[in-house]
Amino acid sequence: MEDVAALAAVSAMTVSRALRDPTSVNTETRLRIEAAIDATGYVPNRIAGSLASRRTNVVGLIVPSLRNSLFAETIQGVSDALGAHHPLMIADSGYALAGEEAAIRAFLAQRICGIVLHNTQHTTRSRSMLEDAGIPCVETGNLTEKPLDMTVGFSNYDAACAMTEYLIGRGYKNIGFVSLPIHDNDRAAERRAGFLAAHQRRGLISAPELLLESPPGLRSGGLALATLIERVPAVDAVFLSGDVLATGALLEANRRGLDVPNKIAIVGSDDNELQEAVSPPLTTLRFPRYQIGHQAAEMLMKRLRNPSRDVSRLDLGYELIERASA
Amino acid sequence: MEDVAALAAVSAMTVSRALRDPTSVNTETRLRIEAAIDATGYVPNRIAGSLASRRTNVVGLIVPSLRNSLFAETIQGVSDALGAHHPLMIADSGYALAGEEAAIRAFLAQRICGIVLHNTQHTTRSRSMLEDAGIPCVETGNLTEKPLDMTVGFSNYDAACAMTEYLIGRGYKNIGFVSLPIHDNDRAAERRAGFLAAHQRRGLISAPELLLESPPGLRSGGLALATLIERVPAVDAVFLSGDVLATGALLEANRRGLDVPNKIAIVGSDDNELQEAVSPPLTTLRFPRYQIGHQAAEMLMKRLRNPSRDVSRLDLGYELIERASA
DNA sequence: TTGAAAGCGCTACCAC
DNA sequence: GTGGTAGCGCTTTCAA
Repeated sequence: MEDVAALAAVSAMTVSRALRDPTSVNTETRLRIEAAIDATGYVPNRIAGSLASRRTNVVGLIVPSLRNSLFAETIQGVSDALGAHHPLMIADSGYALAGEEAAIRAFLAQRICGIVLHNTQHTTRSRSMLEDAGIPCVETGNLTEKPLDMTVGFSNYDAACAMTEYLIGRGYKNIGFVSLPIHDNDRAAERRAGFLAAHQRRGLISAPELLLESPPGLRSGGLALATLIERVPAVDAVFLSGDVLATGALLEANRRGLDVPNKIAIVGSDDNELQEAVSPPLTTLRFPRYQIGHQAAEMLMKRLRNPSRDVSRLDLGYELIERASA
Repeated sequence: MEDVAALAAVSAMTVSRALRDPTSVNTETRLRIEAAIDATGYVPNRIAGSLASRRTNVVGLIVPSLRNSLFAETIQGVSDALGAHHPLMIADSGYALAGEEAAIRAFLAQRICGIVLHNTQHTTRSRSMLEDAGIPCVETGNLTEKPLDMTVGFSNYDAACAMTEYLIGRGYKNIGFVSLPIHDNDRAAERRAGFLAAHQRRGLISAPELLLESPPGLRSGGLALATLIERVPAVDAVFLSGDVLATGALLEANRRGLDVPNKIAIVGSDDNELQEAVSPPLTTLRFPRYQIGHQAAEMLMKRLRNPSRDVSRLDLGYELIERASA
């Protein structure tokens, strides 16, 4: 920076100012400085800047997994909203609360200016670190009643409940429910709770044998369907909530020559092109993943600009997409 | 840190040392310091540390898109290899060289210690900034002959050439080729070059009407197939290289009642569970996306530990997965 | 509109 | 094995 200043015949102070707020500097001076920056190939040192100003522009994001295309949507939303001015640090928790805590610790050491979490369940230590840090925080995975700070998303409970009531309404009696492993996964837990609540609300009882946890994946979905049919031959509908499980189940049903939805109904969640393209197209839930990421980042930046505490809970809802599989 | 030092009755210097290398400090001292850290809830300031030591542990990663599940594999590989000690900063270039340059500039301002790029094509400015920065750099998208620094991956050219020769070998005469837009995308360009080279090698000529660029997506793949059939009714095979294009084309063929592979062969790239699950299962190319990310990060860290210049080009190859669609 | 001085919270370096 | 001193490259604050 001294080099640039010398070349532009101003002080380092003026260069610093010109970089942060070009309007605060005389136009001619600014032009000279810009020329000098170009000539020297100067790249500002944000580390030094951050230390001096005691804040960074870096935003932290923690997702359960990086290879999951669901989270990829949210990540893209966050990244797009942040733009070039806010670098994005990403870590995955590996679907574990301890992993999340480790990532939070690492991020806080980097003095991130805000954080987006996909969990609404955290270790005690995670909570206290986040509170002590005093940075804005947006939780996105599940719309929680008492967020750490802000939250944006949809209610997994409501969504699962709605889909289950839909199935019950269409006359299905023995509905299977498949979710990802519930351990350390509040979203999966909420969905199962919603599934059970819908039964209760309609005065039905869901047999425990109809509840299944499954790893993610197309093949796993097929396997889950097979397991349920074997356990409960009378099963007449299956709600697979998570990843591509439902698509896997549908392909397996096709393979077995089972008539969907007449012999067995199959419904899913997290709509995508594929669920629409298969035959029959899947009835499913659609979640605004990209928008959630986008809004989360916007809320963060808004809070950064104006440290008030107004908008702190944003429900982006869900859609039940009715197609031909139920 | 002063607080911790006071509580542990040592100097700040010793706390700093204990944090960076616990073995360099007396065991009892270390225990006292750890207790003090616990008691105060101290979170080290890596910004200050980085400024003082003039280096960070932060690794930068730039991919064309964050929502693409292909890159998600690579990202996960990088993240896993880096572990908790190396925070990961991610940006997407939006499939544009200018986007990559902007991300590089932002990363260098953050003084990242190394960078992983998915491109092997860069703006002049990107190249010079990277050179001036003097940080290790791994290019991963396409195995290039003259990398900026290090490279790991596979040859898109060879892979596409192999698949095309496979098709030619099976007697197909009018082979269509669909890729993602080639502008600013060296991988797509290389694949097309490989496709053409295979024809040349076999003494065949590929009609220009059989070359198509398409946006990504299942639907786009179907559309691409339709376009090719309309343009060249005699087309007897289509090689769709990119994303889920091939799957989309296969589903479209099924919809139209076209016998695959007898009426028309369809082959793809970037194998995944779905390509295996559809009917007929797709003959395709498999790329070690996760391994590429993992190795890239490992190469980076190895170089960081030992600034030599030995391993700089790693070919992880590709596989041609022969299934029933050709 | 511009500049000088002080200092952000650490680590490098050297002394003990 | 431990501590003191200087300074990393900026921004803050205040003065001109």
